[in-house]
Amino acid sequence: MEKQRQRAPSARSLQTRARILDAAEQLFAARGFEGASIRDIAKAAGVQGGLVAHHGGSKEELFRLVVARRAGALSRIRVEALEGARAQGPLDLATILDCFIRPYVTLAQEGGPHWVAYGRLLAHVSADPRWSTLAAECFDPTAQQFIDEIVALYPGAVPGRAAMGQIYAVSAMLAHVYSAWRLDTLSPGAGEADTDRLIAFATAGIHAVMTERVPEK
Amino acid sequence: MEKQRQRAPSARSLQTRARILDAAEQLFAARGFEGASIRDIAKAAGVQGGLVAHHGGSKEELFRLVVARRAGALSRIRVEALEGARAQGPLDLATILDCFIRPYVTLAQEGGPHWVAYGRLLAHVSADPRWSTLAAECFDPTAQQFIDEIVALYPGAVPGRAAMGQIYAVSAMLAHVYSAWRLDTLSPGAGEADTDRLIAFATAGIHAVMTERVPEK
DNA sequence: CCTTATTTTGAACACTCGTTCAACTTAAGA
DNA sequence: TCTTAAGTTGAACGAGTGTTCAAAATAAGG
Repeated sequence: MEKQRQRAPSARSLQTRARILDAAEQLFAARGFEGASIRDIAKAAGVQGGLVAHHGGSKEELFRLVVARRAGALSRIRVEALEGARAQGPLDLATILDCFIRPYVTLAQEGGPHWVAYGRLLAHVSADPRWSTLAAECFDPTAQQFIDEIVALYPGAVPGRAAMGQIYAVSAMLAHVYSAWRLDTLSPGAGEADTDRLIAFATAGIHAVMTERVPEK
Repeated sequence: MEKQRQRAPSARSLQTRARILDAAEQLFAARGFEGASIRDIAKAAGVQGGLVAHHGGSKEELFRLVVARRAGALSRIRVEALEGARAQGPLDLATILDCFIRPYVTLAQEGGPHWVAYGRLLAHVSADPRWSTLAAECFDPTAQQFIDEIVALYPGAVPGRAAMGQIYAVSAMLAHVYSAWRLDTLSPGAGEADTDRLIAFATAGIHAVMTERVPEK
């Protein structure tokens, strides 16, 4: 039995709440779940410690809130891109993956530092089995939709391989966004990694996975 | 000025040290750096808390020790595989990537739970910028060797792209090992992800990245 | 067998952690 | 305008943190 709200939240309250979630996102991304303390988050948001609990609940609820906040927006953009592409003609693999990958990478490059931090946060989520159900709730429905599109392109193939390819592609996409520093180390002077090449990588890789013959017994 | 050892360590001491590193590896992998406490590690290793400091130094030194421990062995196997393949004839891309990817995946599947935990640990390392120098020290020399081999296969291509492809392939490899649970969710009933398909994915992806033409301005 | 470097214990240190809560301030709704 | 729900403060709580260290147990080297 949840307690009902009797009044609308004030503008200031919403602003404070957003500041807290932003600070939590940044610190969770940089230091992981246990590495970021409630006090550090509160200080970064410019509020008192108790307020974080008031707006975010327990630390774990706060983390889930932060992850879920941008997941909805991201899914929406991806699905809209897919529907827009479908309206322009039959979908091929490169187009499907473009609709999945480009929206996030573009946000990370041009939508401000929030979205880069969000990518690092998702890397923490992926690395920790503790967040498996959270990741599934936030991303599996949309991922499944794209997987179904891929499966439809390869009628004879084993369907499970599309899911494999999807997982590989997502991990490559996250690496693309948050490990620019690694590129500098491994290949000094190389320009910024660019989105087209990432999509080309994922497209060719998934195509190979979908069409590879099962080796004779 | 390091203090010199004056006596060989006893067999029991070496065994204890190994137990501590194993326990640390398992707990760091499962809960991340700050999520795993020294006391939990000590308890899992069956020793007193102070001993962990004695064998592992500070918590951060212990973490670096755990990561570095298997990195050397892994690099050695990979380089040996590469040299063995080179002895049998000219290298193609699939063979190079096979030498890089298969050794670890095989260890994870057949070398006991240590190596799966190690993969999860590496996922934490990759997700956290704090460990960037550690990752570079442990893995960049070998990675560079493989990148050079790939570059040699594509004389006309931009060299930096091989580093990009390498990063994508490594992230896909780690995802392959530690996110079996995701596969079950996205594609129920699918068999275990298998190594050949992962290598096919990486090979096709990197080939695409190396050969893609730069789009006209 | 001794000597003594090394390993191991167990407890303590100073500190930070997440959470809770009474009191105070702000502003929504009638 | 006035009532009172919602927002915010600041401090406190107990539990757990990494680290340190004197003392005891162990075993390597002479």
